[in-house]
Amino acid sequence: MSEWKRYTITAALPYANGPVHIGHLAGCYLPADIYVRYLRARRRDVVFICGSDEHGVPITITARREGVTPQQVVDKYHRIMGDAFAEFGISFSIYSRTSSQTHKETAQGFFKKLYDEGKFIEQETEQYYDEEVKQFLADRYIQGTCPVCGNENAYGDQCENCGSSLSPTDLIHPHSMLSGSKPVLKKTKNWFLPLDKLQPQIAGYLEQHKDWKINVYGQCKSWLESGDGLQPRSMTRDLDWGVPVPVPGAEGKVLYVWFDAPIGYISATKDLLPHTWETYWKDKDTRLIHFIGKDNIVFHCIIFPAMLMDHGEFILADNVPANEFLNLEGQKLSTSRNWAVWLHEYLEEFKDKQDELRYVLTSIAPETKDSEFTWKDYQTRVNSELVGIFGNLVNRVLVLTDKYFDNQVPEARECGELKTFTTDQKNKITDALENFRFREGLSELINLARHGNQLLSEKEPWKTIKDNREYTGATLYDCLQIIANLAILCEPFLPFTSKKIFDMLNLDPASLSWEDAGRQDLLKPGHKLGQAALLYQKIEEEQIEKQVEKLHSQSPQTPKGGLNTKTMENKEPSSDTAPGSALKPLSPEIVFDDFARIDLRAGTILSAEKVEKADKLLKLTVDLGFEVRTIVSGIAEHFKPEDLIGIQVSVVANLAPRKLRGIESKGMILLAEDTVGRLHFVSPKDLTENGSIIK
RNA sequence: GGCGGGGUAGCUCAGCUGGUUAGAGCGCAGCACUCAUAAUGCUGAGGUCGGGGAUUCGAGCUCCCCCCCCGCUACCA
Repeated sequence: MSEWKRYTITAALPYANGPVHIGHLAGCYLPADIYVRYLRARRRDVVFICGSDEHGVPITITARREGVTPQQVVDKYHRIMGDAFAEFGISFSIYSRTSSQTHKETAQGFFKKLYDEGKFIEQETEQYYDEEVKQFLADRYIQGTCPVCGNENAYGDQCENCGSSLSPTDLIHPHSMLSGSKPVLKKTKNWFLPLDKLQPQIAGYLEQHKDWKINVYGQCKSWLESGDGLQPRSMTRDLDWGVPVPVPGAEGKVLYVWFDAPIGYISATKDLLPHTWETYWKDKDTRLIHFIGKDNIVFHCIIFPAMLMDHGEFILADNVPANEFLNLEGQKLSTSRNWAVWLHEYLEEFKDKQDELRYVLTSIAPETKDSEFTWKDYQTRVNSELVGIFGNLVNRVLVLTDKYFDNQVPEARECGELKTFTTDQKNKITDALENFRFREGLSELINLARHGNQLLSEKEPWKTIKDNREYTGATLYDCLQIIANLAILCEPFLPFTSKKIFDMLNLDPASLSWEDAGRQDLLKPGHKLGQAALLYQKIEEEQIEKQVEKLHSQSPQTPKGGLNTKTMENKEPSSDTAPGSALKPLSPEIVFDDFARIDLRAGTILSAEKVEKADKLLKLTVDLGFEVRTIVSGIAEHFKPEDLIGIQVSVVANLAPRKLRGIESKGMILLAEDTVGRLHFVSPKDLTENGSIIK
């Protein structure tokens, strides 16, 4: 358990495209902080690394939308996130950022070494280039006419009308979605990490870590064994925001954000320890642990280790205790729908209640499965556990001691039974923390406080003081020792509380370590105690009602069937990126004749049924007046089939037929997609004769 | 559809390699106490462990089938 000489603990680099919410805290930063604080309490050598992840396409989109530079975007969120972490007591050794100079050098050096050793597969392809904005275009940023079905708004990777997989060069009349101009083909090189070749090594690595959490291990297995196994992955991108690729012929290219982000852990360590950072990353006696959310498992358990293996000098993670996701009031957290409790807002509205949130989030942390945060539960846990059991014990003992013993620790002998109990609790908490079971550890902490309350009701010092001062003193002595133990043992979970208790006991936190917990002589007889104060206030009904109201009023209504939103930001541009991040830029101008080619008709849905073996498809029959057609539409996640019957819709009637899962679809139904991803039929306002021309 | 994770008391969750009466906290009911932020302590009621089948002397825990939730992936607007 303790053969490790030092620890390098990382917490996922939060993406600097928005603030941090309770899901991030519960899933990653809190468990990491608790673990680190515990290690420090045991006087272990530990660095705790984090920072903002500031590259990638979504940040450039945010910047463009807000009319500022990407650097301004990341500066803003880097500050907001860093401040929120600091105020919550997340005790990073350093909170760095990937736009730093150190990071640039480190990431480039890393890439360069792999490059020099021929570890990459170099592939030259012809890619479209936008001469107006002077950059290569990701496939998704090119639109044009689909060669298969004639849809004029097909994307460079795929036609969303007919479903054909495309490459940008297949498109007829391609145009850039950034400027609208006609892109030109230019040769470009990209460098791929051959994960397929590294697969045996990665599998071997995984085999050595069967002790990982079941959700983590299973997820990795699934990646390795499903389909064709791992595929080569490009580690560079044609983009102007990121770390420039440091090799000849790579002008205008940056490192793939998932290549540079984990290296951010290393560069941050360099910033922290310019001379000794290497021991924390290269010495076999260093234990590397990544705290992350479940969306990051593949990057931390497969891709990053693969990069490190290939590089050769670095140690690999010994554990990756990833958590599942936290839900809020019955729904998934969603940045785009503003369904979240933001840390910087909580801090303003619940002044000095950091430990309250830390407590609640730790006790419901999604360690083995998704879990649920509700404000009602927050209130209950704070009021009954923190106020009622923990805070109350401390208060009543200190008040009694002050009243009966002039605020001095009474004379008494050590109680063997209590010592055993306290030591047991300490061991249980220690064992839980060593194994990343933070909820359990916290619950055992409360049990220790509970024991103090039991002791008081059993021995009733307020009665015994009348005729047995010595016995009363012994009782309070025991309770005071429990409180001193609580001060030590609660520090990883509730650092602000711990400090307050130490103050009240007039003890120096630095003089005691984890090893001292369990002792029954932490406070010596005659020791003068400090000023007692309440540790926590009750949470009133109105406070949580206000929060629930705020949540609902600031978030758009959830559509029927739920939304397919991502809980955390998706850093790759793709069709299913969290909806609502932006309205799409306007497509290039067309002439009237282009429009006139489209024959739109009114039609009524006669029947609707789910398509077998497809989650999103509905098979519809639509009456167009002159004929009844079958149309397959990808809207199954938004509407129930029975709700559609009888609705009049607008149909693209002259679209080339297309087979979808074996069913011939003749036409397309028009829908408007709003900024949160909901679909709305575009229909004639009043019922119209089927087949009517729409123009 | 494929893969991974999960479905245990009203609620939130524990349950190790299968073994006697399935656990905790909250909530609920009753009792005790009054030092304490009307806080605390004790006692109790509450579960066909998603459904069905199989293996076993014995299964919440193993195997097969099905249903539901989460994630990835596929199909796809």
